[in-house]
Amino acid sequence: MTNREVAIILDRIADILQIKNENPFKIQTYRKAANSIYHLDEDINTLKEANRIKEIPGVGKAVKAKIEEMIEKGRCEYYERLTDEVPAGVLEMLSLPGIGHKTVKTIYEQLGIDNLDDLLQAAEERKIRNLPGMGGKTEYNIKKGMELLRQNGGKVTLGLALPLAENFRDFLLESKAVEKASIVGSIRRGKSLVSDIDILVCSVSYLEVLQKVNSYKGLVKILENDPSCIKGLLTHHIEFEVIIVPPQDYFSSMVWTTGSKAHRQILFEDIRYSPLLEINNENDFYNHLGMDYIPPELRENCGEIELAAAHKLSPLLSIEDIKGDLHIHSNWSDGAHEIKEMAAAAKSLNYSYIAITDHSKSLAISGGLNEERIRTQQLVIDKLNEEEEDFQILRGSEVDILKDGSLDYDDELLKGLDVVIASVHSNFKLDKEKQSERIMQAAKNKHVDIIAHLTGRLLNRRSAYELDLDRILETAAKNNTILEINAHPDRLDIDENIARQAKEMGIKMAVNSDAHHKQDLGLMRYGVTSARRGWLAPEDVVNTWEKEALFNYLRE
DNA sequence: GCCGTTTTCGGCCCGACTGTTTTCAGTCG
Repeated sequence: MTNREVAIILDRIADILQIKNENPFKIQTYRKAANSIYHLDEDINTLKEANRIKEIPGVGKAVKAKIEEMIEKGRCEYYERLTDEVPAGVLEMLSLPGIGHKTVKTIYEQLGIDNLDDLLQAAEERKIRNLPGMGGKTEYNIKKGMELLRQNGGKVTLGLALPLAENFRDFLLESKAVEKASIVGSIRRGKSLVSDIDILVCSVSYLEVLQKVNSYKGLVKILENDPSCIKGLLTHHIEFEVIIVPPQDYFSSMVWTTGSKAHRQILFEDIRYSPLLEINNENDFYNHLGMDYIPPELRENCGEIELAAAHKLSPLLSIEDIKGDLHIHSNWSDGAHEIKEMAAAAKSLNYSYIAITDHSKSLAISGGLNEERIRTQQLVIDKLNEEEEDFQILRGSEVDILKDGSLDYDDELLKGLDVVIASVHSNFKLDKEKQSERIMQAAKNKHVDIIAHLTGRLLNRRSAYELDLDRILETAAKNNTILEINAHPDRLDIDENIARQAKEMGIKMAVNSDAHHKQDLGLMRYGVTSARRGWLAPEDVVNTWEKEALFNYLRE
């Protein structure tokens, strides 16, 4: 079992206990353990072999026994007993915004509803409003939530699919029969939500590839197969396709299987009149058509083909361009590590600066810092900086934008910070006008440098709030406010379309990890991918800049 | 269920908003 799979089961146990109205602290324990394991640096199987499970923070005797059982037997009896009481379909209802554990419990117990489809039907038939504590709004939340889920049609986030795809690809490459293998399809284009994993395999032996696929531990079942393609299902309910081609077709197939339908149709229409001879990479393919190479993230037929033909595609941001991370939490608020540890992790990525941006006082549950604490934190950072030579920690804050658009600290305090990130963490349901005004007011504050996760969307969980984006972007442009591309794969906020629009308006952006754990610094790559889909160049992104240039910009 | 101790139990988990209520339970960050 992988770390992720163990963490998911512990989290589901917590969900079921919550529905069963168990001791909140017990529930918290399971959540904490799940979170620890999710963020573990080491493989849980290796830890078990070394008898070190107990070292995981938040794991005691009882949880340790369950983890060991999962690793040894691939199952957990306690969890199975719980799922008998509360079926998986009931847990799925929790993904609907505004529908929590108590509501789900009542619906399950009183109406016997144990899946999303029946729930939607009950809402449409107005049966939910008769239940205690529920009304028309609850039914509206259910219908609205189902709309969001259906919209994405069972797609999963890139953050879930990409690591699985990489693992699967690397496994296939172990086979002698597999000469080359690449992730293709929408994952390679870097879409934030994807429907399946596509792997292109170069091989002359279909049977050996099939055998290899069959021995993959993440395989649930093979759905169909023929000599050119193996389709099946992996864990986490993700479908896959392994497309098998001979060596001479490999690179043209990469182009074919990576591009969106619209992109590839145009290219291959051209190829019909201009037969391919020998090509050794994708670059050759595009050159053969008289075009420059088109990066996978752009292959959507959004103007890239014309520009590539005119040799006018500009270079895109790449992960190597990133020189620092401007949105990082420490254990002063809800982060897992000390400032020093986050700095060390950032240095190992060759960053030359980071900003520590813990939450402000209103976000009490996240341990938001009051004025006294943040002032103390600044002194601590100053002290740490004295020991640094080619690295600098910026004194920052992720300050809450309050309901009325004012900020959670006064101007005097904000003035003393190196980086001020402003963001919304409450009152998501204000109307468009009020919500937009609120954010614009923050963007206009001369001490605010960056607006973080502007639209508040959580992929597959919560829609963006109602916003007048045009007016907000105008305000940002006018006030030199930087917009964040939050790299967390559940957010990717702002998205590629807004980023592209912002670039055209001359707005600068920052790609930030929003790390709460040192491992989260690695989420940067998702943000970079999203920025590339928004056609951003290195100069559009302030944390590719040299330290001095960035600091000057922030000071202005 | 975990943790830490003035060590085997008591503390851990805050606060605003929302919707359904008529004083409050549920949700969420």
